[in-house]
Amino acid sequence: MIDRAFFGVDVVSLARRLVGITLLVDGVGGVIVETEAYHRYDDAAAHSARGVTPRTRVMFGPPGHLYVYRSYGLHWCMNVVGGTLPGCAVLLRAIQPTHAVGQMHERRGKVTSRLLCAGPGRLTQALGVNISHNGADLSLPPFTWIIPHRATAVIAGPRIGITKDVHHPWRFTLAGSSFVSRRVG
DNA sequence: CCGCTGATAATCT
DNA sequence: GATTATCAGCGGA
Repeated sequence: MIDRAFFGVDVVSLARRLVGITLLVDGVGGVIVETEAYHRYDDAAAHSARGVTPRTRVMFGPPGHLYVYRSYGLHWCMNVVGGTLPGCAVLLRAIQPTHAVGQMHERRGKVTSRLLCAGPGRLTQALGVNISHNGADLSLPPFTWIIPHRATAVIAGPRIGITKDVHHPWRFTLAGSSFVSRRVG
């Protein structure tokens, strides 16, 4: 079981540290290869930027819980609530599939291996995450974390798909990975 | 490889 | 009524 304190560090540091860690949901998942930090303070792109609403309630709760929201009316996106201030979270954008890959392909339909979990909406579909997981404690089942012993090479760059505060270099990718939604640069 | 477009609903103005 | 932390499918180069 992961230490609860793992999530209680500065949210940008947390986003960087999550890259390289393996996350499983009911035994299905893989290595996190792409994340983005949303900071709440001085970050207009964060859902929490205008305070607590029914949707963003979980973002203002304790670190180490899951924030799930619907994107563009079609997709689910999953975030790790964390950081040292309320309203911060890390969007999980891509993983390298390693565990129960066959089950992920069943859920995703006819797609190539590279696109199985490359993108926030694809990732949640492959892992079977939806609104029923909103607010869940990430240190308990069905979530499993496998933290590598070796350090991970991580590249930082600007976030994707937003229109406000686009300059912050708060997107992190695993160096050299072909399983990201888009390469930095 | 690249760019365009429609789908679809909660949230915000 | 407009915007949105997106994706798949299509056509063209």
